[in-house]
Amino acid sequence: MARYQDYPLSIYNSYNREKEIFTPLHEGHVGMYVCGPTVYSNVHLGNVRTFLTFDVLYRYLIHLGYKVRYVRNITDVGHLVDDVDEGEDKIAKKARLDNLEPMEVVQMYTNDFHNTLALFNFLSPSIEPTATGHIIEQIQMIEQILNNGFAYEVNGSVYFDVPKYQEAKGNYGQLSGRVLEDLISNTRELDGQDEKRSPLDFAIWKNADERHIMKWPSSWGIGFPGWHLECSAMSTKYLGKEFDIHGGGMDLKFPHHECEIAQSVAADGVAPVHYWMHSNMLTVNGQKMSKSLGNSFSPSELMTGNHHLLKKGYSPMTVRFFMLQSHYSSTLDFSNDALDAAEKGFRRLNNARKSLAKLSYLSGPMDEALNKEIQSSLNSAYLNLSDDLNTAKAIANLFDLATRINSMAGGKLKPGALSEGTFNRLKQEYEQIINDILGLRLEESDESGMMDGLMHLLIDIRQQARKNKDFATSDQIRDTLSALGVQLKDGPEGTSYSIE
RNA sequence: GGUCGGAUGGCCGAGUGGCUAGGCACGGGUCUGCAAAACCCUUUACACCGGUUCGAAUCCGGUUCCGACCUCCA
Repeated sequence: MARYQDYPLSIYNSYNREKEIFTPLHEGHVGMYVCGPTVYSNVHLGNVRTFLTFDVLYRYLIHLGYKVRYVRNITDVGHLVDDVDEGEDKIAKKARLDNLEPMEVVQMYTNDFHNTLALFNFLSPSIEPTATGHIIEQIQMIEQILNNGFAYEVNGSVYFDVPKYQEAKGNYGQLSGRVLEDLISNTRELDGQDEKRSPLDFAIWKNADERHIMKWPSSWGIGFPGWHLECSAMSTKYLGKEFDIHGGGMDLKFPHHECEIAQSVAADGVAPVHYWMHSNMLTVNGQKMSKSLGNSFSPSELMTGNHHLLKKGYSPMTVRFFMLQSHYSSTLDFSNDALDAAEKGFRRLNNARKSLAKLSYLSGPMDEALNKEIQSSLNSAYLNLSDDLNTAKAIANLFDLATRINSMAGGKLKPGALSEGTFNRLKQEYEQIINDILGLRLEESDESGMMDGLMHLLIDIRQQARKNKDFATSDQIRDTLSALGVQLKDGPEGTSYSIE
């Protein structure tokens, strides 16, 4: 029996605004699409948070026993800097400024994106399609939409006819909670919109002038596809007309995801996504982290602490842990105090985890209550993860277990107080939850080999000194190591060490 | 302006009607040659005003403040 039957997953579906039991289209299989980055600049920590949410979801789905196809695109068509016809495309602009080929820009920032995700221990998606690699699919989709009468061509551009779509299907605005009349009355007056029949219409193919670098031939002339279209085309290609989960940042809900739904319905007649998931924003002093506000950190600034808003640097795993301590649907505020607290908490969790790995079972007098408590904490961790991916609550369960593990490591509790089955389950699942599901790997640089030998030598010398009551020597060893970032811990079983 | 969401203790952050969230910090204790780590105990809450209810942080109404989206944005 697969784990997903023991711990059925529920997901808050943004489309209905309700938490629902997750039932995939095809038993045992999950198709999941997440909107990836536009590769015209370095990713920042806010971007990382969104991808983290879906990395953990992906890991958890796999752990539950699903076979998952995870598609996350790379947007490498530039799209416009603003919504004006004359607007330059973002990648072309960057290329011009840096005197590069557009594809050099794309490659550079795609590499940066991959490096960053690797740093934070993200799993690779099953398929990572690029928009430029799927121009044909996008053109085909535009043709379908045109054939079905939900788009019109003007001067080599094709626009999606929102009012007409609304009349026929009536669901535009459902996802984002917009009302068409409100949208119309609030539309800003922008230049170059005279081609559109309604200000709500959006381009699915855009005519390109000579200045445009990234452009392709089509039956409507030379141009490039609209931004919203690539996700519809690529999700359809790899996951089908209907698929299970679509994720992305909250800020993509409107217009991007709303338009995706409209395009798919207009082309194929069915709503594409069964469960919409939106990850909330990372904030700094209460404001969304974004490049334009100048309050974003790059991963390297974060690690070195080399940023005016940071007091010191933090490791990627510390940040990952920090983010997982909140729920993905809440905004999370980024501050030095919060990071400091997370760093210490994470160290505590890791210490417990390492202690547990070293413990072995010795039968002894059973403690039924404790045995039950451990089982129930492990069950809770899974139930919380299955409850709309509540990593915050699952981590609280892990800390409860950390207290018991530490008691065992300190000799206050004996492993024999647990049944052998419980002990083995704890040992296996504790590490699984932290490492496989939450993706929190140990970061110690070098705790083996020569380093370990040297440490044991020092510990032995210090032990000898302590025996001789030569505390000057023993303290010198401990304090010098401490200054180097190595912590000695005297316990009943002898001295151990950990590296900060 | 429109739409949506938020306001929890010193800090971060879960929690949707009654049952200790958790982490960090603070205080006390145990252990230790001293420390650190660990363990035990302990303190500080639900923006404001009304209402519903036997009972509300949680539901309803109002007020204030904050944010997101409405234009590219994870």
